[in-house]
Amino acid sequence: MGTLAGGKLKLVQAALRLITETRSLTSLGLRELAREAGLNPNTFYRHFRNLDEFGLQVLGYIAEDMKAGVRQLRQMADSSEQASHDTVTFVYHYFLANPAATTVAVRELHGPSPVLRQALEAQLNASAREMAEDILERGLVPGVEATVVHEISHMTIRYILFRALDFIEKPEQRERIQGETERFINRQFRGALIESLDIRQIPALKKAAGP
Amino acid sequence: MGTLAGGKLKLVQAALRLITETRSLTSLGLRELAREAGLNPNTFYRHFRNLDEFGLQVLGYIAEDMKAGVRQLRQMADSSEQASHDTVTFVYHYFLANPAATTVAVRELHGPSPVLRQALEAQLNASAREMAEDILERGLVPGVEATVVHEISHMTIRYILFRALDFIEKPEQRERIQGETERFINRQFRGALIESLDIRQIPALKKAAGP
DNA sequence: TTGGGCGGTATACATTTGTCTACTCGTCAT
DNA sequence: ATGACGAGTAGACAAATGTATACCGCCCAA
Repeated sequence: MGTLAGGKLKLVQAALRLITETRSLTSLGLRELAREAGLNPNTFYRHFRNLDEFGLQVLGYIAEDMKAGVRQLRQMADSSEQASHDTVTFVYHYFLANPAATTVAVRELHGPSPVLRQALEAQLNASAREMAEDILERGLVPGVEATVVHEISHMTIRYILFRALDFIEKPEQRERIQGETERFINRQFRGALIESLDIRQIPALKKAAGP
Repeated sequence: MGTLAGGKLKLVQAALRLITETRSLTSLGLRELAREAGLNPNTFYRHFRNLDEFGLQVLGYIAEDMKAGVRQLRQMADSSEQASHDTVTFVYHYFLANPAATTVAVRELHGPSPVLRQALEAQLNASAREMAEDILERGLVPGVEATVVHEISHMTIRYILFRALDFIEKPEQRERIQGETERFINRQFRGALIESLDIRQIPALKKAAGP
């Protein structure tokens, strides 16, 4: 993948390994990294100017990886008609298969480094847009406006990522988390559907609709 | 406010100050802390055994603070009938007034320390339960089962916290974030309302309901 | 054959960190 | 008046960190 090879690759992999256990990307030390990679500390400087640049490159590495996952999802979705159940299943399986990348993303999305935060934000927005366009193209929610679909996709992507850590770390809760996520998505779209209708057509919903 | 006074208070305040700027609670150093507090590094040991214990105490301090906020919200809600709009407005204003506590909560909820994560999780669950019971007692969503109300409250609390950092740091987006949050909540409950009904009663929704 | 990058190593250094022991000083109970 | 004690300080120490300089071997181009 990309131009990652030799010592550079070893360092990135070491970072992912460390992060999955207990650490956060921004808190990694140069020597700690080299130690885990089985390299001399100074080798780090052959590949990265400093730790900030290293963090950004790791993030790029992860982004590339995730994009591949999303592309794969898209192919699946085109091959057969997918309900939210299958999509959620796929995404969580992806998280499970890439725990390091997932953990980094979750940690740094709200982490202390503005640079990394912004980079991740952009990546998530891209994924959300892709998801929304997919939904729109396939006409999965006919009654809902495009802007609303985008908004819900935006929320959904974040919600899923939000729960990814628990999903990875607590195997006994996986079924429950997945179920909740599906209900989350369904409720969002169904709720949006109601918004777009004239409430008076549906007597049973009147009192819950508010002004 | 608890038994916080003197040097102990100074250290906690120093931590909050540092965290709001760039750092994360788990990454704070003992000496850095004492420096910011204007104290000798060793004074730290007069109040805390080590940095882990310090983190927990800070978290407790914050939890106490947040509970006060929730209590205040409850009083408001009892005094006049509140829609989701007012509630969301209040919560975000609380975040704005307590940026340090909010930042800590968001950062450590997915941070590297399992102990802090678990403590925060418990705190959030308590708030979610409180919110759900409030909604149920006041009969705000008559058609929805209690367990579903709890589930949605759980999600809502997390969603709001999830967006709190952006709300604090990006003033120009505050209006948008608040609007999205309100729509989020409304869609969840309206979507849940549909779930609980027999779909066939509502022809317009048939195709979106799935099997 | 030579010479220069490139990736990797060794040594060294100043700085910072967590922690230990020992000292000081005010307050309060006896 | 004495002594214990809580809160703060001072100094020291080993360990770890980021970085700089210099050295080595390999491969490829000239």
